[in-house]
Amino acid sequence: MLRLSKLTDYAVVVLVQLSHQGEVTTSPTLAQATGIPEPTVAKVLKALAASGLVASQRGARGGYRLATSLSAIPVAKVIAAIDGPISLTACVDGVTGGCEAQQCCPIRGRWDPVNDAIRETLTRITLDSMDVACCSTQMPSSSPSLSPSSSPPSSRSPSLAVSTSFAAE
Amino acid sequence: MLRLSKLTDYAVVVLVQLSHQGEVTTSPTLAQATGIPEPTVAKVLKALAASGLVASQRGARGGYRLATSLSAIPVAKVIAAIDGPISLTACVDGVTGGCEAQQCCPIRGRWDPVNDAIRETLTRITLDSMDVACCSTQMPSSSPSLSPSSSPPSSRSPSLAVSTSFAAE
DNA sequence: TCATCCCGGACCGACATGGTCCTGTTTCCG
DNA sequence: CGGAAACAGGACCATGTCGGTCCGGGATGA
Repeated sequence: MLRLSKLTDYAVVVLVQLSHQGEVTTSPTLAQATGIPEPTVAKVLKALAASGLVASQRGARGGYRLATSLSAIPVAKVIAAIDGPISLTACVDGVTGGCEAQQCCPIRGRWDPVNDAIRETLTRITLDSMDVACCSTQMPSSSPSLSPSSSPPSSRSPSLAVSTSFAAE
Repeated sequence: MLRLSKLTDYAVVVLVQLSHQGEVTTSPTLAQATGIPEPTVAKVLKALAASGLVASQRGARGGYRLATSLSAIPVAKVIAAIDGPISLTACVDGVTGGCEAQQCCPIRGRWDPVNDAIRETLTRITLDSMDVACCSTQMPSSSPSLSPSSSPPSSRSPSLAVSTSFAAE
C-alpha cells in the first residue's frame, strides 16, 4: 500500500497547526487543537525537533515553534523526520547483507530509479500546499459521527474496490 | 519509510524471471531460479494471476505465463496487485469513518495530490526498465559472500546515515 | 529556591505482514 | 479410465514493527 505511518500524518497536522499559532506553543495546546493524544504529539514534536523542523524552548513557558515557514518544508522532509530515509524497499543503497534471496539479487538496485522518482515528487510538494482553508478552526460543535464506529472487518479484505481505478487500468 | 511490502519486491523479481522463460513455467521452477521460497512464490503468482498480470494454466503440465510484455507493466500495477491500491495514508478518497482524530481532519484529503503524484510516478516506470542485464543467468558458481552473514543489529538503529542526504538537506 | 514543563530515554501491547500448510479442482499422461 | 501434476483458495501462526504510554532528568521563569 505504500503507506506511510500515521505518525507522519500527525506530524503534518501538527506542523500546520503550529503555523497557525504564531508564537511558542506547548504540546498540550497542540494536542487539544488537533485532537491527537498528547503523548503522541510530544513524540512527534520530539522527532520534528531532532530534524530541525521545529525549534524547542525548554523550561517553564517553553514550547515549540516552527523553525521555518510551511512553504519551506517539503513533505519529504517530514517523512524523513518521522519515518527515516525514504526508500521503497530494504534493498537500497549499500545496505549490505540484507538480501537473503540471492547474493546477486536479480534486480539488485533496480528500485533505485523508482526511489529517486518518489523522492523527487515528495520534495516538490511543500506543506503550505496541504494547508489550504478546510476549517481553520476545527471543533465545530459536538460530534456528529464519532469514531468508535465499527472497526472494519480487519480480515484481509483489502478494500480493493476503493480508490482510483488503479488495479484494473 | 514509505516502504512497500517484500512481497511486491518478490513479484517484480518473479515477473522479470518469468519474462526470461518464454514458455509456461511452474512455481517450483521460478522459486528455484529466484531463490524465493516456493510457497511464497505461489502466493505472489496467485495474486498476480488475479490481477491479470500473468496467465495461469491449470492441470498437469500447467504453470504461469506472462500475460503481456514487461514494457507494458508499470510498477504501479504490480504494487496494486500485491499491496492493494496505492495511497500513502488511510485518509484517502472516501474511506469513511476511519479518521478518529477529528470529524473534520485539519488536512482532510490534503494527501490526495501527493498520492496522485506518487501514482503518476509509479505508472511511468515499467518493469522492463528494472530488468537490465545485471546477471541474466544468476548463480555465478559458488558463493563468494553468502547471506547467512550477520543479521544486522535489528535494534532500532534506522541506518539514518545512509541514503541520499535527505534527512539533513 | 521552587514549581513548571520540555527532553530523553525505555517500555509494552496491538496489529499487520510474511510465511506455511492443507484441501479441492482441473488437466494431462500412462 | 485412473493416477499424477499443478493451480486455486482458503485458514493458520510467528514475527517484526508501529502506535501509544510512562518515568526520571534538566532547564527556565517566578
